[in-house]
Amino acid sequence: MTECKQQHNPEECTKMIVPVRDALEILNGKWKLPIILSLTFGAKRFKQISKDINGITDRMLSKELKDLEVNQLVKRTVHDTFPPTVEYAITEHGKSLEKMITELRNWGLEHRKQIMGNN
Amino acid sequence: MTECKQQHNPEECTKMIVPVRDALEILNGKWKLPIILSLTFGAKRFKQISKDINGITDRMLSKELKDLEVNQLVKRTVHDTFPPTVEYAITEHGKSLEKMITELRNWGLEHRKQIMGNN
DNA sequence: CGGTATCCCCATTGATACTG
DNA sequence: CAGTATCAATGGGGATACCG
Repeated sequence: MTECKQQHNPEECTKMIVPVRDALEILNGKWKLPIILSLTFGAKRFKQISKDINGITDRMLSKELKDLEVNQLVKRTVHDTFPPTVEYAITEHGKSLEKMITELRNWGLEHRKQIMGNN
Repeated sequence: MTECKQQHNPEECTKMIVPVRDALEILNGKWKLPIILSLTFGAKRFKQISKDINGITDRMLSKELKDLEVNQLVKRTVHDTFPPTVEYAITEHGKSLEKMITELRNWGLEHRKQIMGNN
């Protein structure tokens, strides 16, 4: 933070924000977190994930899984059975999310305390 | 994480997600991060923040500052001068964001490396 | 089973103008 | 200076139907 002197160079600061944005975008939207959580308990098939997450439509599940796959957080594997089955699993890179999510969660819990306390 | 057995009790998991959501929501939107960043360099007046942040409208700045104030991350102070001046400053609680933002930033930087590497 | 294609709604944001 | 009011646009997400 200290190396970013916004008062003199706002452009520098914009650059500092970009990776933060990247991280936030990964978890953005209504369904990313539930999907990641569902998969932390092991690889699952499309329908299984769908059943785990209350209210998600096939459309959104498909879209979000694709997004996570593009970001190499989830691996999609097609098994050569009949009928074909597809399995989704968290990648090693995806597991690195856990620490960040824990940090967010801890801050969120502290924030609740703060808000509840002062009113 | 380990205490949340989604396969048996999806409701438990929803609860685990809530504080994470709270944290994400705080930084959500296009302008929260730039505003917070602008104020980390000291208290500023409305127009000063507005000038720091390229493209923000008065409407959005006003709205986002209110939001941050409600969440006790920013303190609004009206000085009894003429014409009245208003100063915004990060609160102690607001300063606790810095650690979380750093974590997000670090993950984001690692993520870039990962994505750039494997393709 | 594992998805797509279409259509629609509404919440967030932007643009612009105005005010105590 | 420090905002508010009003209206328009954009896009994320929902509902439903269909497909290989």
